[in-house]
Amino acid sequence: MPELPEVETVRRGLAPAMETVRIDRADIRRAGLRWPFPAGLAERLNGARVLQLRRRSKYILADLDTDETMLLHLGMSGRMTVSGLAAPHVPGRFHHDHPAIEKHDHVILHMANGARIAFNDPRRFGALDLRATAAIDAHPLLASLGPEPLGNGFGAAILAARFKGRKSPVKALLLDQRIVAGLGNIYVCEALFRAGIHPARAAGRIGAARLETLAQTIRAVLTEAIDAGGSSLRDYRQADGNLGYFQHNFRVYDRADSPCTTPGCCGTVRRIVQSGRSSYYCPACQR
DNA sequence: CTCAGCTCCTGCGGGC
DNA sequence: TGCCCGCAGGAGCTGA
Repeated sequence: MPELPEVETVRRGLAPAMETVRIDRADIRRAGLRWPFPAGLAERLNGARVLQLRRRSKYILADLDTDETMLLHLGMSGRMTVSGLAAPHVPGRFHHDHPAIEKHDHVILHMANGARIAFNDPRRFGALDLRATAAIDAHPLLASLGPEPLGNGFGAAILAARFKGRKSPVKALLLDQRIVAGLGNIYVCEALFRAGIHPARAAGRIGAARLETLAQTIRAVLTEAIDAGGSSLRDYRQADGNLGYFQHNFRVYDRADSPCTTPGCCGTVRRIVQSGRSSYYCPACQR
């Protein structure tokens, strides 16, 4: 489930269960995911209070009162599920009836408020690390990330500067987290469709006006997706157990051979492979 | 520096 | 039914 809107949705779902709450016990059920977990992980989490949950790109950052920050990445298949937290209309009551531990639940946080947070990741491309909060921005996974697409540092000027002279397909550069942080395959396809830009177009050969449009469509599609609770493929649930519904608003992603939805367009959505990943676009709308 | 290809891993759906 | 293949929302690493 993991592009920026899904990660932001997960962060929001975790916040009520985790922010200001102490971690009673961290149950570390394997030695690592994509990389080995840091030394002494359980001991460093046990008893720590979560101050706040932040998001940077596709990473969730949990600042702890131990002056360390826990960094989480969901990879391709990671999920965070919360159980045992009271419904909002039942203040102060926690029912503690947690579901059974599932296959691929690799890390489980037992919170002092009765909530249980399970990090489930079948493919194990996800990551979990711990680093001093004061130095978290220098973490190797964060240090070279580009600007947040929904932040003030992003716009057509950034795209122009970073695309200048580049012959790579614009699709590939938008997936490069050093150019813009947080986009993935779905939202790049959707933003390019809305901007009318062909995914194979050389990034350096897109005019200023079209880059302005692209910056706007990137912001728009991400904002709409966050408002929809992200996209739920293959029934993946968000942290609060609900399904996102932005997948119903896909215009091209996973719609190969379907008619283009642009009014008056007779085109058919095509699928091509670029740097090993599927791109979906309308040949009539996107140039 | 840039770029394409490979890699990690499990699960699912389609075709035979 | 079972098996095999391709594909999946990511991204670091390698070598040209």
